[in-house]
Amino acid sequence: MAQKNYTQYALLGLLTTGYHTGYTMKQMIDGSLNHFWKISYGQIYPTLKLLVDKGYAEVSVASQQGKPDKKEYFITTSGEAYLKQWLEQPVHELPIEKNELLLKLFFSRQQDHSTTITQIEIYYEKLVERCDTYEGIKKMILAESCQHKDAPFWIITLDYGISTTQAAMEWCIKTKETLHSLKEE
Amino acid sequence: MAQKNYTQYALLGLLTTGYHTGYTMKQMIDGSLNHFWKISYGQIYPTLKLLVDKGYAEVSVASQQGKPDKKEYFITTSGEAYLKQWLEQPVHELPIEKNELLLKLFFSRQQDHSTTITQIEIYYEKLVERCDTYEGIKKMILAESCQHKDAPFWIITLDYGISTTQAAMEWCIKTKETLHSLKEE
DNA sequence: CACGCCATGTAACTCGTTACATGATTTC
DNA sequence: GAAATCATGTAACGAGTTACATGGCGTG
Repeated sequence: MAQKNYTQYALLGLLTTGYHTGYTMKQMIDGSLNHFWKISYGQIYPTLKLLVDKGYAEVSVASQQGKPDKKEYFITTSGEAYLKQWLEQPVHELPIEKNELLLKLFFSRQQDHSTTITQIEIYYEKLVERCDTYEGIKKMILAESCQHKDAPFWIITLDYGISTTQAAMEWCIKTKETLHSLKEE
Repeated sequence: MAQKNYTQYALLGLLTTGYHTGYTMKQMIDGSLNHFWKISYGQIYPTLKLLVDKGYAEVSVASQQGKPDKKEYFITTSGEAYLKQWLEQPVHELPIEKNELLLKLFFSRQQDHSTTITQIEIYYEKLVERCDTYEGIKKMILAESCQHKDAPFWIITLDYGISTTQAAMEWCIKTKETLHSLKEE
């Protein structure tokens, strides 16, 4: 009953949004899905083969001028049904994010508060960076791809990233204060 | 150079906070670390063995009345150094949470907005549940374990979970509105 | 006597990453 | 001719889950 092999769905989904080769799919993921999904070539190519085996996709080799040959994949009717059925299924479980900072924090009584505070500051900087990246992508989509039929949904997923990242940033600030006051005791 | 095998650090850390058997560690993780770290017996027992092999921990078998024998693990000086060195290292990378809802949303142009809205509502309910759980644990710690020397750090990690979960909840509400207005167009 | 809790452990499996291999073309 | 980009792929490894196996004790 448990739904697994999300990679299949991710790739089928990308086929419906206009990305037809393993290479362009990887680029798309790195550029836009990266905040909630990532994937390596080591997964992409074998999974594409699997999709063809299962009849969810079809391949054709396309030669290009000035570039190496590429394999273009297209979703089949059966693949569309498979994707749709997954899309309609509610998410059963919230993701549990393995968070190295929180794991360290959990055991931080062991060490100087100043070290812990530095850890949080470094984490904060990374959050700022991430937030900037998301906002950059969002602006890019609004400027360049706003007419793309998938664009509103892309924006929505980016907003999720921005909101939760900002919440984490605020937590950093609050926590630094808490640690300072713990120090004084 | 890359830091891996966090399980080792998690278990060493738990040894310093007073959990000395595989079984109690698992219980602790399920009860309190669960929002940012989880682990299975299939990881715990082999890793405990590994820690002993590396000299980071020592074991002794303790017999109990009315309960089966248990193996009690204790951190060694070398283990403490190993843990400390990890605690001091800054986190290099933010976690990337694989989020099934966002993946579905990304491809949701394919389907009725009403189906998508239902998805978000279900997700929202799960967020509420999660938030309640965190707040419950927090209250419990404040009431029962406030004198425990690790308690302030436990609270901090819980606050992270509460903050980011609430941000996600607000996003759900906003996104539902966005989807309603998309429908009208 | 069945169920639940305490307690430890392993084997098979799945998922995903990393490193490697190959090779064409274009641009500097 | 070196580097960057386009393009596809595999093998080895690592992390983690699941299912299974075992067995004692206490409670209803």
